[in-house]
Amino acid sequence: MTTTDPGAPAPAVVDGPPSGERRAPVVVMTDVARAAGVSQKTVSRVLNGSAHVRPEVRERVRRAVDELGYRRNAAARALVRGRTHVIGVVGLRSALYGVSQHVMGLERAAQASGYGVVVVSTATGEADEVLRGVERALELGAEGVVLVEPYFDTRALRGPLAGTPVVAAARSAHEGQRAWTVDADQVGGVEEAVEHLVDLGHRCIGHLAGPTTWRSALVRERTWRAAVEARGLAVVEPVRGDWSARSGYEATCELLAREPRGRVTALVAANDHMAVGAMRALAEAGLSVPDDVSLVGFDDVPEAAYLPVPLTTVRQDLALVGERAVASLVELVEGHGRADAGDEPRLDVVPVELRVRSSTGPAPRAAGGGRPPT
Amino acid sequence: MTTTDPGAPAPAVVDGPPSGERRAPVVVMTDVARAAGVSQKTVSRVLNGSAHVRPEVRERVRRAVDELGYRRNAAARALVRGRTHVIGVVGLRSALYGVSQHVMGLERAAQASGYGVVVVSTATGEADEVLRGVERALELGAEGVVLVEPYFDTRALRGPLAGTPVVAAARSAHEGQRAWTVDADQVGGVEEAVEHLVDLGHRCIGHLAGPTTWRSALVRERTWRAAVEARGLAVVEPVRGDWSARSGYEATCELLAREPRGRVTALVAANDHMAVGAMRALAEAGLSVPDDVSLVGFDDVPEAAYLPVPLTTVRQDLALVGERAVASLVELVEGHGRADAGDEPRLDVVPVELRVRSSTGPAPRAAGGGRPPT
DNA sequence: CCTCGCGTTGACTGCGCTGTCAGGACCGTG
DNA sequence: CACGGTCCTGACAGCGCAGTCAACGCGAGG
Repeated sequence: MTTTDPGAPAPAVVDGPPSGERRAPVVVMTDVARAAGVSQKTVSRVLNGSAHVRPEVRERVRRAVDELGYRRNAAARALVRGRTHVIGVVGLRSALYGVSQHVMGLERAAQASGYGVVVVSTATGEADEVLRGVERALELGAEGVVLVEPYFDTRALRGPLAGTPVVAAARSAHEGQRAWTVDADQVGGVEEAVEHLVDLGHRCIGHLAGPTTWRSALVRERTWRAAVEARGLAVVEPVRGDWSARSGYEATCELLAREPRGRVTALVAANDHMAVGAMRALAEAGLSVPDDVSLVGFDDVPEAAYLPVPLTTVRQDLALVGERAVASLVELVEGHGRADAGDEPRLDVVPVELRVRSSTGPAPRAAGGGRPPT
Repeated sequence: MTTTDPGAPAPAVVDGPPSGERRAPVVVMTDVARAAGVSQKTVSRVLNGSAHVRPEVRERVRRAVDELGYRRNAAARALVRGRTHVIGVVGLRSALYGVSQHVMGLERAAQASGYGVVVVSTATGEADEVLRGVERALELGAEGVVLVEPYFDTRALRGPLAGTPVVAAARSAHEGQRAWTVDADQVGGVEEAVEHLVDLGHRCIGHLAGPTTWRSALVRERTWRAAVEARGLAVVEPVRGDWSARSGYEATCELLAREPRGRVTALVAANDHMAVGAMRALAEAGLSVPDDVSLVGFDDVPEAAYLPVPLTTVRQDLALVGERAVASLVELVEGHGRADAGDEPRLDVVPVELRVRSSTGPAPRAAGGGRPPT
């Protein structure tokens, strides 16, 4: 690595990298001006779509730009205008379906609003790493940041970061939230799933929980517990996984080993991938979905409808969450002059939708555990 | 939208946006210098890790930086140094598993090499749209671009773009390739899959092809055909899908309707999601995997091993492809002074690996079609 | 003692661009 | 013809930073 890494230990160079390393853009605005026979300022006007340039001059400049292959220098523009028109996305490095869908929505919305996107990924999502990621995004010129971190507590945005426009996306709000938040309606989704199962007659509904390092997993778990308790149903202690199909398989095996056969007649998985693993474990145990056990997922991955048993699941439109997050961030960035950080953090909840397919069905008559319906 | 969108029709403003819109960073290097009682240049030296600063002064500057919450202005730095240390990723907007895994690898590698990443997504991947995307990335300050476009022909990089450092990633090379290319070994993967099936005694191996708008789909299809023909086996005309489980389901239904039952004893799907759909279609037709039909996927998505019938598939490490792409791009960007674009385009192939699981098994004895083994 | 050289520091400059402001060309009106 | 107004254009300054070069202080060597 020959680059002068800022913050790195001092290289044994006198003062800077040896000159000659610099790669100045070949052609600058003055070159275009000379070619078009106008002043450099007029070129600037044409390129910025200013009125008050004669069409003929405009045309001449345009031609010169094309001929020379001129491209404006983003750095110089940003420097003089004091704005970069770039936003940052700081997110956990993850190939999860939801995450990528989400980032795509973010980028498209940013582009539509005239912003570029720099991405900074974090390896673990721990607070200090996220803070470094935000710093990095700002150093790359971001005017604001969308956080796509599953657990980060925005109250950690203290000190010099306190004034930074930040929107937390696709994660449920903390109490004492310090940033605007956009998320899908996790609570509503789980409640709807439980309601659906109860309507089908299930009285003992288990849960395959997601990792505790994801707030949304905790919210789903808490909501499941509350929904089950509110109906006076038995609470089977959930088994925890890590979103993966493997973990869903293992968790289900563990649950089946622990609970008497026939007691749990329905399972709510924290996401679709875990539900896939659960299906396999249930099949291996000789249990049929949905005749013996009903199964609900979360996410509605595209293949959910085409699994051997099409999966009932909660659809969340994470691309839309991304769009809304960008909209909020742009509002924060551009309205920075007015009420500033005075307003309390906003919470934007995007609706979800239960997709009922074949993996859920009526509870088996000879259901074991739970109390009889009231 | 109040921003002055470059290239947009001229707003009815006299010359530029009304001043007052600018948001200058609160604290600049001179402020730090004043607080630390040194010159601005010395602050610059400390922040760039230059030698020849007394430890005591260095410490004073560091403290002032922390106290004021100072952050260097990326635009000014880029302007004066002539380098942005940013690379662009221009890619098709897609939530496909492979794509996101790939971009994560890219970002991590870029960060490790001291580069930031700006992403620009394209909606369709058509050539002129991709070219605009590249332009956009360059206008955002990218010094080079990684193309993650499934079909783009790099020969279109003519004119002012001809000299741009570009690496095409995760797509198979065109003939007459104009850019360095990094890709997983599509050909080897399909060949290995066919070989595996032939070893198991299959004599009629069908293919569920991917969309023609993806070069990798075409390569997989071509390779499958060549491998089958080379062994003198029957070629069953493939059915085409679009990577989705739905399309895999529909393609398989179509194939089953078209071919006499028992003729095709093995299917190579263009990716794992299509294989999932195929499984469902086969099950609905009363065919068992792998007893009646063997099935091979491509990608090795994490849940492949936990499907009801664990899927035999070709694992490609797209994160690694991303890393190698960045490595190549950095080489191009930093070595721009030497051989320039003189060297012929490089082709970097990352090995793949066949993961044999339960979805493939010996060909049924009473296989219908195909020719007897020679 | 002076000189030399090194380590350390700061004044100045300019990167490429846009905002400001002033000036010229041209129109219509009094 | 003079005058004000409108439209168009260019000279100039300066955004925040790093490179250049000169100057300072100080210890070693002559």
